[in-house]
Amino acid sequence: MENKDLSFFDMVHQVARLIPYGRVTSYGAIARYLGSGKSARMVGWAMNAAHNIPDVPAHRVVNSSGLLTGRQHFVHPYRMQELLEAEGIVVENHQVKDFDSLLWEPLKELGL
DNA sequence: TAGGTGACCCGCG
DNA sequence: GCGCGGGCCACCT
Repeated sequence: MENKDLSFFDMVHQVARLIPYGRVTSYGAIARYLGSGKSARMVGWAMNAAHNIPDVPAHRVVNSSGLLTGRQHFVHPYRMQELLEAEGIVVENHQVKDFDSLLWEPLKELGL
């Protein structure tokens, strides 16, 4: 991903599209992959813009604790959980179960 | 043009 | 061990 021409949130969208089916990632993981580990906030902000892009699975992006923090930004707050459960992901109390096992880190999967 | 915002993360008390 | 506060940087008004 050396698309430096693209804006930050455009790169976030591309990384989000690479998330495999039935897996999830965290804002911090994406932020670190982009080189701005401490700028995880912008990743979430970029996800807000992802609403306009159906290819971006924003429901597969959660915080470091596996909590569905961004569910309130979906069309319906419970839509995020439904989408995750539809992929076989177990969600309890707005939190992803076995988050450690389902976590997909771009840095590890795509390579350092 | 300049300031504020934001779906977070980490460190310190 | 838990809770609060600061930092971070692109985009919007």
